[in-house]
Amino acid sequence: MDPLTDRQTEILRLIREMTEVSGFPPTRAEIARAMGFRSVNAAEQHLRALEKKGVLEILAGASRGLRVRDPRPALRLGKLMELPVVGRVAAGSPILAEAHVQGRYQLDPNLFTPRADYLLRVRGMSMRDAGILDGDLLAVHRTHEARTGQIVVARLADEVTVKRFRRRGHAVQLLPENADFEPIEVDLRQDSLAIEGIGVGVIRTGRSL
Amino acid sequence: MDPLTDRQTEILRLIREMTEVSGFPPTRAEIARAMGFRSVNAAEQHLRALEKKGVLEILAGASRGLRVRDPRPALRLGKLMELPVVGRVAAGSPILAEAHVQGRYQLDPNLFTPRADYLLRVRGMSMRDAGILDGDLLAVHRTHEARTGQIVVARLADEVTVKRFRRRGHAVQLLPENADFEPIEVDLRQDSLAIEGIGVGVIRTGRSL
DNA sequence: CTCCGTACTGTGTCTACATTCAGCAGTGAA
DNA sequence: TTCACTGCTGAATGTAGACACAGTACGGAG
Repeated sequence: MDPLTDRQTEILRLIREMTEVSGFPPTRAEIARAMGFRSVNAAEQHLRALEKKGVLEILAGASRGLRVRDPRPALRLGKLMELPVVGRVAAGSPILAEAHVQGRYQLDPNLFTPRADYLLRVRGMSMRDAGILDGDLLAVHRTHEARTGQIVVARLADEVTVKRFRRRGHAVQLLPENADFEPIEVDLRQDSLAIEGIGVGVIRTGRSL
Repeated sequence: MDPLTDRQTEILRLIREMTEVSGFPPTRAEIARAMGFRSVNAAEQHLRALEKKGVLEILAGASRGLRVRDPRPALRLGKLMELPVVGRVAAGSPILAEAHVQGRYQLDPNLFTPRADYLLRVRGMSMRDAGILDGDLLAVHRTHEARTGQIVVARLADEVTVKRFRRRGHAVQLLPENADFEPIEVDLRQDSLAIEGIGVGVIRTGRSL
């Protein structure tokens, strides 16, 4: 990686400091003001240079969309897993798209079997009687295979849903665990159904308790 | 300080999570999207409420100008907690007696608020409708104080039980969340009741799913 | 019954910000 | 001498985002 110039180092340090103090990264104008530039474009140019040298990430279109690439040692300390928390999944996009990741938690790998790959924040009460409430985190093991009786994360017509899986030949039922909701019937010969994973655990944090 | 509502707590946690992940606080629109609001103003109103309650700082005019007060010190520098899993508690002995410890799990400290001190393996279905099933692990924060509505770990006549707590003067009710079970009435003037802690979360591992 | 707080939808305005274009100057390499 | 790169000024443009106003609905306190 190209070494940074003195000026660039200064800018990078400034971004770090301002982020530390205010809680969020500075704007171009704020950088320019702090550095004494009379043109915001001076800041812009420096940011581009820092990005090209790989030490800064710029998120296009987002205000204050700066992220200092920290050569932080890999977070897979020891035998711990760091699981992403996936929130509302937009239609048509893959579940693990960065945009859906709301946070990350380190968990003990021994907690779930089989291994959990991510945590999905469950919306709605359709699985209430299975002890899965609105806002709960469902630990999901990524797989495309599911067996009858398992709790699955399924994608149906661009909607991601959590239900209990039952299969009989070509007929698949996605069963809610709440009498207020209707089972979903799927014919594999005509409807497209994608299994995104199976539920291997539940985590509920205080709020909904 | 006024206590936060469930929704407000959720928003606050979301802000923390999104800040953690992206490196900067979310915009009103991003909060609304993540929460499923169709109006950005819903987010705005929540932010105002959080500010009024003193847990959030809003910098007027600045995009993403949000700062969560009490930035939890919990940095992820390998500062993991190792929580003991407590099984059946024998009559008359302290909960955390070594004999009851069935195992230990490492967990992310950010997972529960307030801090979880141990995991209690729940027996029976008396809290079924609160989404706590037989075999679940209840994350417990050690305290002797409980407020109405909280889920408590209580010791009554040498029996440890998990119930929802309700207090009216000297009368305490320990309410099951399952119509098949009867509430327990306690008169603090004659009966001894020891609160061992409050439930701050639930973890369910595959088996009972 | 009214008032207040919570929890939203929906629309609109103004400006804070990102981003581009056009230049100028110095320095070191081919 | 031309080219590429650093390091700026200055102005312009489009939009991301803060924030105000107007409603609806519900539940609790006085």
